[in-house]
Amino acid sequence: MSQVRVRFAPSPTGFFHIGSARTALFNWLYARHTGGTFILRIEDTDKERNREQFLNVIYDSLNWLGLNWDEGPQVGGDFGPYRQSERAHIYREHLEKLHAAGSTYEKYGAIWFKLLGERHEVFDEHRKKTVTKVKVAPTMIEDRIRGRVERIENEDFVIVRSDGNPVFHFVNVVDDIAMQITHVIRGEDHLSNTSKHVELFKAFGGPVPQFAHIPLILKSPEMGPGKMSKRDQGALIEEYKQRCFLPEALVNYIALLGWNPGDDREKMLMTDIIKLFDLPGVNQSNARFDPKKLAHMNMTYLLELPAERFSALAQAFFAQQPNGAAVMADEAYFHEVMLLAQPKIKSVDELAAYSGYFFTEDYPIDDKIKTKVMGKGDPKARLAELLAALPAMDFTTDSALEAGIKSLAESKGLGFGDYQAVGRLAVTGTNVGPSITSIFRVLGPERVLARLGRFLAGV
RNA sequence: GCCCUCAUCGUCUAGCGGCUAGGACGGAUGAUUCUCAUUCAUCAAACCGGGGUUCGAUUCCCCGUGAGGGCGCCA
Repeated sequence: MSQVRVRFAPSPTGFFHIGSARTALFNWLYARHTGGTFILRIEDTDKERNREQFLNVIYDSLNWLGLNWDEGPQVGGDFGPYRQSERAHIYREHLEKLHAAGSTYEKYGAIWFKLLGERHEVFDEHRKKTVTKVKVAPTMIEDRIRGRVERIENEDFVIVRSDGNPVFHFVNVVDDIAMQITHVIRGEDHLSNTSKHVELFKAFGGPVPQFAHIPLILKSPEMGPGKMSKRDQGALIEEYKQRCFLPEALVNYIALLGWNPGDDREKMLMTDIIKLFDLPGVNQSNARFDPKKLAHMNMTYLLELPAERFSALAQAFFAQQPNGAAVMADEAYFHEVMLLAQPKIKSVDELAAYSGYFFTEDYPIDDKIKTKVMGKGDPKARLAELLAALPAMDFTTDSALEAGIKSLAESKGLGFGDYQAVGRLAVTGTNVGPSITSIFRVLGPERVLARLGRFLAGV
């Protein structure tokens, strides 16, 4: 049993972001890799912005991604409570220690952490105010990913607000000490804060944990500059869950954003990722999010999914659609259609558009395709021939239908394709989809003939 | 403005002093297929610039430049 203890410490102030998901993932992976403990801690000290409903977003997202926590809300543990809003007494005790050591003072009603050294006033052009600088030695940060980082922390900072609530820097360090955290794995946006944290750790006389600052996830070039933010398309885990992406595909993709197994493998089993993952293997440079590559990853997982699971996923998807109940009314039929769609789509949310014509007689006809298909040869004659020959054909298997259509084509001195394109257009309104024989078979002779007849009458 | 980090195809990346700079996504072309998608094959596509160090730099150092982050009584 390893002594490694890592934590993921989100704030319930917004939706669960893809960057947060990766931070959680890397912490979880490191815990699983080392046989350590993965702790979930809720940093809800900002009463203004926290909302109870966001807690469930955090829990649901982590669960959906498969990132189970060993200690934390809902599961408990020896170092609880795991919500900072319930740990006020612990912060008070630690504040006392700092008081006793003379490391604090009060100003403007807030409590400040006092750095050691000579003081002098300086006007800060950027912040447009006079600040007190302290002459200090540089703070050294030993980072498992960045190496040695040196930063000068030369201004006192607030640790308890004037309203009595402690701030992030303080509670974060206190909890890391109290929960015996050994490795702090977090986003690079915290790197500059780390000098504050190190000074606090030292003031408490405790051991300083190992730090590992992982690179950020930036927007894709089409989305513009900067890091992914909550507002960006595709930034929220909720969204992928709703679109019925496969969580294992999403996890696989984000694991590869800033980390790689050291060889060319991309689609990987979680057990292998756990085996291979380690902090020194994490990249130092920011990565841009690529929705296309994620879609590809999702497709490769979808292709391998057992039909039963695919069908279940499709059901979950249609359950949220307005016409879902109607679509799934005939369970066996629904299942047949899903079998045809599975090998053709990149994500489950394409199903509505991809399989629409199976579930309504009021399907749209693509005008561009229509012009193209109807402009070649004598499509109306082909349609009439299909209409005449189809009733005598065997609809039970694809091969029987194929044989039927081929013999029709042969008898006219034509090819299968002469019937395929126009038949597909009439019955589906488009030129994309499963094989025409599968469509005919699943739709059944009544529907197919009715559709062909109606289409022929309209052209 | 000050501080910190980073820098290989459009994107994710391999490379840890000597390579025709490799793979994947995306793109292009072709083959297969009843359409589409898949699959397969082929192609285009990169070491940010300048100085060093070295017999030799994509690789090590420095300076630029660029990208990103921080500078709250937010986390």
